[in-house]
Amino acid sequence: MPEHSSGNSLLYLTDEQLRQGIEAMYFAYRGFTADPDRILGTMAYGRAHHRAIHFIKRAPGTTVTNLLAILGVTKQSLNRVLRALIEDGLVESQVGSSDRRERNLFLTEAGEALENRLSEAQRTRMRAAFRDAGPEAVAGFRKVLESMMDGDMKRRYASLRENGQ
Amino acid sequence: MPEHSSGNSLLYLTDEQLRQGIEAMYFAYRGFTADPDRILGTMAYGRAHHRAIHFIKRAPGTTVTNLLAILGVTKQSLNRVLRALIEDGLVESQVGSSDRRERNLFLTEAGEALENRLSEAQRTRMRAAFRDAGPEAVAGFRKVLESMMDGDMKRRYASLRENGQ
DNA sequence: ACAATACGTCAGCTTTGTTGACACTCCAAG
DNA sequence: CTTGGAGTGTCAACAAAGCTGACGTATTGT
Repeated sequence: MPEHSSGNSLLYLTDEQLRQGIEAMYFAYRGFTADPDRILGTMAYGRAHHRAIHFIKRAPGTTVTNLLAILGVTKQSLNRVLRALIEDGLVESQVGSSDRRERNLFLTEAGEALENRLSEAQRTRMRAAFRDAGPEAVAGFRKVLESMMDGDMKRRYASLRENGQ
Repeated sequence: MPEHSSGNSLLYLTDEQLRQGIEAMYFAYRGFTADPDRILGTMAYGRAHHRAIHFIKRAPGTTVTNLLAILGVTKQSLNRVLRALIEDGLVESQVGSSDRRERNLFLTEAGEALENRLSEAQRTRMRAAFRDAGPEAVAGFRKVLESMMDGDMKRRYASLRENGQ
């Protein structure tokens, strides 16, 4: 690789530029989680509950094993969160119809309500950022984020996109 | 939902698009932290140590209070991390010259070595993602991330950029 | 009948965050 | 020169959310 075959086209790959990208990612992620965290802080829930609720809303009827794979945590860790949500009546766990070993997870009305509050806060920030930056910037944003995922997660994300579309 | 007044120009602001942005952010952040986490997992350190090391490298001689403001954690939490790093000889804490209440923090040689290992792993992934996506996408990525930060963090990020450049 | 799968749970450990209380050093203002 | 307050460090106690390992139960498929 010749040092600067086309000058400008490689300038953005200097270590300084990469470091700025790293720090931008760090600070932006904190902004990204700030609003839901504030809401959750007023109740007995945390980020883990938010994630569970999000993906149950996303794929109603999903099984525990599937959720485990998406979230990438242990059964015990997820179970603690899920148990609280079920006890509090935000999530319903139904015995699977075809395979009765499985549990299909759904949000109750109360669960949907909380999900809405949380995701609306997050969407509002995302919407503002997207509007601010414009469509082309958004396309670039998505492109870089997808490249930055691990292989596994890229697959999970892709399968979610198919379902959602 | 037939709300597409001007079609394409607003398409990226539908709830579905926003949700995809949210999920992309979630999965990408996990990729972003995966490599350093793997390295740190082999020692007695975690993400908190990485963050401290990163910002000390970034602004050598920084004070504890300044680090506190950047990281947004409590004194006690940071102190626990810092104490471990100092005891292990990765960070040096020098009494301030002008104000002797302050402690100026520096990386030792061993600290620099670890910082390099960690940030090189992170830069490698970021570099690949940037190269994959291209310069325009990178510009968009940065633009959206900056818009997504909280006011406070945007200021911290901006001041870091000034110093770094 | 038996092995494998899906799920739940108990016990115990780690990291990283939190509050609250307290002490020390030092600078600056009265 | 004393005193108030800022910067720092430390103790204790606790919580959230991750982890491993082990075990039990129900169900399914071979």
